[in-house]
Amino acid sequence: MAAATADDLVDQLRSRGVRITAPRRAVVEALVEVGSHVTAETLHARVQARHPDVSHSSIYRTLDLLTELGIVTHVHLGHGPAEFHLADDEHSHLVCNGCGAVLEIDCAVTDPFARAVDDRFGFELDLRHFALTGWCRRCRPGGGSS
Amino acid sequence: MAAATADDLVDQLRSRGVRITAPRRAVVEALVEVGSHVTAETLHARVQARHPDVSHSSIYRTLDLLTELGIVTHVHLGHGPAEFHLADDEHSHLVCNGCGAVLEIDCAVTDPFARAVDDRFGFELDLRHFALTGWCRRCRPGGGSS
DNA sequence: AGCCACCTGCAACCTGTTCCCAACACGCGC
DNA sequence: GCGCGTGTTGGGAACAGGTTGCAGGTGGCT
Repeated sequence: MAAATADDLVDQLRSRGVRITAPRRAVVEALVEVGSHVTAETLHARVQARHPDVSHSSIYRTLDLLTELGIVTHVHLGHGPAEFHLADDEHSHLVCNGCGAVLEIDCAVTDPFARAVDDRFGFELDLRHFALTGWCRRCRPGGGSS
Repeated sequence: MAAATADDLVDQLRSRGVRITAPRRAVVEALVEVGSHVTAETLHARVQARHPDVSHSSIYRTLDLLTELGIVTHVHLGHGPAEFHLADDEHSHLVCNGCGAVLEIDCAVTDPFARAVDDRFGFELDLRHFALTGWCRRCRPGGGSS
């Protein structure tokens, strides 16, 4: 599944027996619009632009619901608030401690490491839920080409 | 440097021009005693056991100071509060999303991955500041021996 | 159209951390 | 040993992100 429209997702929700309300529809639409990760607060702002009455608890409750249904996941990019995104876009994140830049990296890079950890510790890594932090090319202490 | 005593560390602080106060000494002693990671709150409790007047702001301020001086670092083990520990004990952490178990892993396992990320993205990973989350042998969905 | 369970907005609450400020005490110089 | 100045402290309030309880509203089945 890729790049579902808001209507697709709403239909999917309805067919799973979820009651469709204005806040829920608005959250889904906003998530589809932004396309990448957003904080709950940003999402709230976007939703309120069109539906000023939607409260912040509804945002969180809807995000919770969508998370339970596997439609949404969230990732923690370092110290800030969680960032939510549609679950069809799975990758890990590198976050620079210096400038806050976020790089997305795909499984080809992380898989060998995940396998090594599994072999050694029987531990199944989930590298998507928390970002990996460090220093980007420009901010790293020694090497930078700055 | 390994397993410094509280007195060693206090001397080191003094020689660096840091004023030694009861709360600071108490925090250093508590950190040395626990030997591994502790949350600020736990540390506060331990310190208060002997020095009931030490406030939580002093705990945070002292931890900040020690962090600036490179004597202490903290790690985020998933969603909970930060865990502080003496900086001479460097390793990464695996935290199970299921049972919360924490495994410590050393650089031999993470280094090849860090190098791969560096080669591909010029990004210098710091895998010690945030734990890696996932599922331990017992909690992982499919495989478990349970 | 009517009903009822589910959902909503609001506001209070919670946890972890930082900030503010008047009072205090470390450690230097005597 | 003693005073002094400045850096530190305690206490509580503020803050940020997130969660929860409740009274009233609304989707969607009939």
